[in-house]
Formats: sequence, C-alpha cells, structure tokens
Amino acid sequence: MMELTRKGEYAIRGIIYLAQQPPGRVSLISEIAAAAEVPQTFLAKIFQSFAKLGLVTSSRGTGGGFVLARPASAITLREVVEAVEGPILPNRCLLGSACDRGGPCRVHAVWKQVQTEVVHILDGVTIDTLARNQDS
Amino acid sequence: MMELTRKGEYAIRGIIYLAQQPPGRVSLISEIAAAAEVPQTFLAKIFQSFAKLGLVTSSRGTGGGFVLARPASAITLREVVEAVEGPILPNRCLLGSACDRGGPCRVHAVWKQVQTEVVHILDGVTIDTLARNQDS
DNA sequence: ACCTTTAGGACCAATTTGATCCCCTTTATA
DNA sequence: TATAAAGGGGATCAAATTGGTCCTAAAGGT
Ligand code: SF4
Ligand code: SF4
Repeated sequence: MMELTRKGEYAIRGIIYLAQQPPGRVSLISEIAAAAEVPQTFLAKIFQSFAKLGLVTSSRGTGGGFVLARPASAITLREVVEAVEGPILPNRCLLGSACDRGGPCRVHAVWKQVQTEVVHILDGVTIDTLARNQDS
Repeated sequence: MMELTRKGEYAIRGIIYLAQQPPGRVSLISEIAAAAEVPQTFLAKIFQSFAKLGLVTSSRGTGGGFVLARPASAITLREVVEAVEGPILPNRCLLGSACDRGGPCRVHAVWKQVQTEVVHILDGVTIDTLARNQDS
C-alpha cells in the first residue's frame, strides 16, 4: 500500500542529480537520464512537469537544457513528489468535501491525520539535503 | 498519491458493520454487503482474507456467516488495511534490504520515516472506535 | 438427500502505469 | 538564413493492476 511509482522515483533521482551540479550549470536531459539511470524519454516528460510548476527552468536550442529554478534548499521533496504523482491523498474522500455516503465517517479523520503527517515529513526534506553525498 | 483502493475502503466498511452487531451475532456476507453498500462477490473475497488472517471467524452452511474473531477493540485499522492492501510500504526499497543501485540513499530514510509514522497512526485506531455511531 | 452458506479458482473489463515515437517550436551559431 | 541542437506536446502502446463476476467445490444444518 501507498507505493511510490517509478515516475516518482525517477523524478527524485533526476532532480537530485540536477541539484548536485554546480549552481547555474545547464544539464541536458540525456545527461540527467544517463546519470540517474532512467529512460530518457520518460524523464523528459517528468522534467516537463517540473518546468510547468516552476521547479526547474528549461531552455531550448543549442546550449539549452535544465537548471533548478530555485536553490535546492528551497525545493521540498513534497513538491517534487506531488509534481508527478499528484497530491498526497490517502483517501478520495479527502478531496471532495463529503463522502458519497452518509456524511464523513470516523475513518475520515484518520486519513486526514495520515495526510497531514506525511505532508509534514515530506515538506521537511529539501532537495539539497538529499543531494549531499554520503561522505561528510 | 498513496490512495487507498476500493478494496481497502470496502474492507473497512465491511468490518465496521460487523463490529456494530451485537457480540457473537453471525452475519451473512449478503447482509454485510447490503449494509456496507459493496458488491457482494467482491466483499466475499475480502472477508476470505480476513478469515485466513484470523480477523474474523467464518462458518459454512445454514446459520453460517461471519463473526469477529476478536473484540473490535483488539483489531486495528492497520490490520484491516494490510489484510487487503498488503504492507504499508511507501517505497519498494523498504522491503528488499538495499537498493538495486549504489546502496541506500538519503531518500531511503525519509520513506522509512513515512512508513513508521503511518503505521503508528493506523495501529492507534481500533475498529470499535470506528464502529461507534456519530451520536454521544 | 437437500438446502444453505462460505472457499477457491478462473476469468474478464477498465484503468493506470511505464514507456516510446513523431512532429513541432525555440534558439544559437556557422 | 540555413542548419543543428535542444525541449514541448501529443498520440500511441504494452504490461500491470484494479475492480469485479462466475462457477464449482466443500462444509454444515435439517
Ligand atoms: S466511508 Fe468514511 S472514509 Fe470512506 S469515503 Fe466515506 S467518509 Fe471517507
Ligand atoms: S534510490 Fe534511494 S529511495 Fe530510491 S530505491 Fe534506491 S535507496 Fe530507495
């Protein structure tokens, strides 16, 4: 239950690589894909989502590629995950106001709590933390 | 992300109904399905899982049906969810010891934390709590 | 025997996931 | 102003998962 999909895993690996580059350095999608060991065309889609959400800046043409749009310390794991997997939502009923049955039941509050906790954890982790190498 | 499937939702609704019955009262799957508004044959499968895991006791033939195998206060929401959805596992790498890539990365610890938190929340909720009606 | 009720497996349609391909647009520069 | 080098976006597709049905067998009561 609650498994991250490949897309989410790839997204994280990809943006971590980008965060490990010298600030301002432009990376090609082919380069990122190779480094993160992810199918290139698939990763391209993922980075399109990133760009649309303003996590990364993309530029086309010769010399184009991707750069982080903000410092890695200002991008949270939650943003990255939600960019490709959609909102953290343990139960559908957390989106629509009420249940399709007779009003929200007691389980509702539990899912709400799960959602809150997970969001909190993921909000507390920034990409620069993840990008730091094992050593130190 | 992290959505409970129909199966999980049905499982919870079904076992809550069972918990709301007078202790020892045997319920037919048809009765539970009608009350919980769940496809009967599908719910039957779910209760089979419950039975195999010892959450409910089943008996066949005339007068047969399902009863909780333990008091509702001794069945946690986690048990119910895991019975049908499998273990709480935010990332595959939490199951196999190490990653298929170069050893567990820093993200690993985050997923571990998510898992621990969610398990903790779900372990803290018992079915009798959920079964109590809105009033009081 | 016969009816009732769960057990278990086979089976199936719809959806989601994981991925590839192709053509378009943008941009630098020869 | 070609032309090559990127990314953008849509169509498409196979595999896996989800959601659900059906049928037969086994067990238990009368
Ligand atoms: S039954 Fe409860 S948990 Fe399920 S959808 Fe309705 S309010 Fe949400
Ligand atoms: S890259 Fe990190 S989070 Fe992903 S599977 Fe490997 S250890 Fe787990």
